[in-house]
Amino acid sequence: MKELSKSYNPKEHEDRIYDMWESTNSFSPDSLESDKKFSISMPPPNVTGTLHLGHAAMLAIEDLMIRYRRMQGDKTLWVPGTDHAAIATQAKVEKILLEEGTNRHKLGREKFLKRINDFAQESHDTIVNQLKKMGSSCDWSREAFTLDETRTKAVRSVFKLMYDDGLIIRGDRVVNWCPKCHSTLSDDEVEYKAQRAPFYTFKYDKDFPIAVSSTRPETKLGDTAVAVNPKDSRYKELIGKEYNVDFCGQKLKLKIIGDRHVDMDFGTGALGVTPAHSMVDWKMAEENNLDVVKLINEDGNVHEGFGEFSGMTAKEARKRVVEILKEKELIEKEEEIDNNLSICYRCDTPIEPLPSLQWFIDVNKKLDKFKGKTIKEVANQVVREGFLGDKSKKINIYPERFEKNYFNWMENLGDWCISRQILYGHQVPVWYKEDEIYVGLEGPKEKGWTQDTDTLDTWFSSGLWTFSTLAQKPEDIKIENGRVVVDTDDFRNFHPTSVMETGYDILFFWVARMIIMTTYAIEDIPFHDIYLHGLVLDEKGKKMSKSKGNVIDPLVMKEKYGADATRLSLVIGSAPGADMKLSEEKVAGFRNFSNKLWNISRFILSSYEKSGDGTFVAETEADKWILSKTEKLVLEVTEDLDKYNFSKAGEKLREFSWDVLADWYLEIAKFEKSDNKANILYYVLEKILKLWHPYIPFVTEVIWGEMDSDKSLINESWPDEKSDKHETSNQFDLIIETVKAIRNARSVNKVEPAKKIKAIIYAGKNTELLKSQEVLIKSLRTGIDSVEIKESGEEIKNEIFTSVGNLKIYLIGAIDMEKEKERISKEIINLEKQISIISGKLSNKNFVERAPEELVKKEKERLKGFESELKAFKKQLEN
RNA sequence: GGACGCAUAGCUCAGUUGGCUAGAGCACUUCGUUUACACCGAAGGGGUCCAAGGUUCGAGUCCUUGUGCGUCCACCA
Repeated sequence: MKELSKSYNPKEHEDRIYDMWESTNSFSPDSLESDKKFSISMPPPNVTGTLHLGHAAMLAIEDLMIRYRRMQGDKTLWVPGTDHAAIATQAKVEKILLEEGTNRHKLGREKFLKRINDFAQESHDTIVNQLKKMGSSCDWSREAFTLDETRTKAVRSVFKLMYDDGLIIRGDRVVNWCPKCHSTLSDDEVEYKAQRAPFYTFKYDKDFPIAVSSTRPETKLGDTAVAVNPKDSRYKELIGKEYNVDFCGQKLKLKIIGDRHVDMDFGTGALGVTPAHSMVDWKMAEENNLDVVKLINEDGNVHEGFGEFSGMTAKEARKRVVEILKEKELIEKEEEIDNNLSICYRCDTPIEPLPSLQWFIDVNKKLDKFKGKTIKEVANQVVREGFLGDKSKKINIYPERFEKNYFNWMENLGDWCISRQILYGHQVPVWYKEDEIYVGLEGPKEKGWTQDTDTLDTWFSSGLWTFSTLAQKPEDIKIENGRVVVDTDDFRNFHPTSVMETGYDILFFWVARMIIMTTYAIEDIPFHDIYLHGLVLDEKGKKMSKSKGNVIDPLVMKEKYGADATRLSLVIGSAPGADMKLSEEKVAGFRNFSNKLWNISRFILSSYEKSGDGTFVAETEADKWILSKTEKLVLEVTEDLDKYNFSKAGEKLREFSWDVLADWYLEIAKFEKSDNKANILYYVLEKILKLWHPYIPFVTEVIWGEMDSDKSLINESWPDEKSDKHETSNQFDLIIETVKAIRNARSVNKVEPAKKIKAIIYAGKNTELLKSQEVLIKSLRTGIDSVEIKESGEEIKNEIFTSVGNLKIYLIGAIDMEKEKERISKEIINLEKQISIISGKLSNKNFVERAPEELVKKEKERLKGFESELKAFKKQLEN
């Protein structure tokens, strides 16, 4: 017999339990031997901040999968790690410096980098500690960082391989430039903000034949052409002509060109071409050999050489240009239009497209090693049918609908700009000496070589995550026969990883890039399945943000309600890929459940003792019933978990634990106490603790520790429904129906508690069954004092009457005639409604002929049942 | 402009290939402290399944159209 506290207090146990798991190496796959392997690479949290609900959801789901597979006996590995998050981390440190009244230039390169590294280290320690708080059973001995030595080796190896294959190229192109971050951004890092903007239609000068329209007239200072649609009759004849114009005091040379992409109906149908500051215009300039005039510099200001405009910000220049145009009366129209402002996804600063010498990954280069396919095509095919058509190497996305998004993105993918002008990150592994260039894993030994000062887009290194994390040291990563090889047992055991579980918001940023980079570098898929979870929103469905003040901190939830409740609230009640709304009440609800489970266990452990070797037989109907329910539960939960139906399985577990076990079987057990019963209770408890463990590892492990077990629950094996067969039966369902009917009738009649009530049940062919359960029927909070069960008898007038199928139940001793009449009338109305529906169905020839036979039979039986009930109720009402 | 998703009880959502009286949690009403649990127990109320058509013996479920909301991608200068 055990003494347990009245309610479960997570704080008393969680840290202790986690330490126990860790100190017993329970997270390591090394001692597990199995042909079945299971592995997940944890999406590495950024070392910029603290754990948020998105992380918590990720951890809850991944830990659930990992613990489930581990208990299934698979050799299971979950590799944890963190991401250096280049721009984000540097920006954060710069902000801190600003608050301290200094900046990176004052500090100098070395000191600045040290500051970032120190910050990253501190941030890392915080977040790792928080990952542990949520109960994550990942193998910390294999922890990785996107910027550590081993991952650096992977990055440089892949870079070199790509460079040698001609996939990485250096080019002067128009890129997305953030004047605040002072760096390039990839196309995916550009966000759009809808706005209303003034839209000016004007002529460059009064002699120029065509008016153009723009929301950014200041950029027209950099125009070298005007493009019109070659089919446009208004301008057709002007194509090919050149003009010298005086635009706001600046001399421009403009050529009229024809381009079929120009929309004749938009604005004036003519477009001022600004090659240096627009992607589209850049392409037109290339095709038409136009001059490129650089107008805006990297600070977002106008370059020297533009007279009064030089040094102005773009905004100032715009204002001035409009002023001048107005003075000269060149503006034909000024209107407000809807348009999209490009902004930096990190700092919301408007993007300035400008030409710059950068490194790119050419996604459209046909590769010999892929039989002429491009890396983009390979990445596409791997989700459609498998790696180079190999069906065993196909990646499945759950939920499936995201596959369409993936294909759409992949097909529209342009070259990926990978160089960034920030200090924190993987420095581009390219060295220069005068005109020479060297690309390699290490720089040349001789003097005079200097390394490229740019760093790589953070997604370059995280794109290698699944395989780079399976290397333990830099030497494990090699280039052999034109591919990257990871020479470790971990790689051989665990790659491709089983599942990539992450939020759908980084499907493109990260998941798609992992597929591209991995299929290219190691010529295999990074993972078999992709499971995408949704975003965690506040209870109103809005994104959580500090400025809105609607942030729910998972660690605060953990403190208040426990890690288990927090995890459950993120797993149950949300569909894969769907956003989930979370409120504190929901977490509190699951705290209530963990306490319920605690008390279920407390009752069993303190009132019953396991006897002998724990074997038992199904003695009573209730025993057979609970064993049947348990067997079904194990089967269904296992099946659901295999299909990633975490929410559904969790709901089934909750229903079983609370509604079946606690509300019925435990109540029954109070009246049927025996050694055999005790053993059944222990048996069922063990099953549900195991089934619950992946969801709520702490409370289940604590309870498990109170049972006589030689292993901790984390190391136990998953219930195997096939190995233990017991006699099962669902006959007890009828008893439950009966008890409920009695309770209902009694409750509605509000019988005074003092009155003695006798129940008389005419049970027909169920007489024997009912008789065997007489004691229970009386005891299970039915409020009756005695019960008499007969096969049949006369109806009893002026007493409470109810029925269950063919069972007729009379409660003798007290009746409120008004209430009873009301209740019976209601029953009759309901029954009549049902009968008319079913008889309508059955009189329909088509239904009888075409519907499955079973269904028709079932409906006939139902009709018979309802009719006999109706008859009984009607008679009772007459009396 | 292209695509996707959602619309079911007051709220948050389940509802698998069409087939029991459309379910759960929270909230609500009434009753109840019977030695696991008030973070509890019992009983109950509450839904024209967004609208209109269509397919079918049968539609919350499939098809078409529409409305409202949300998301992603592209982007017009």
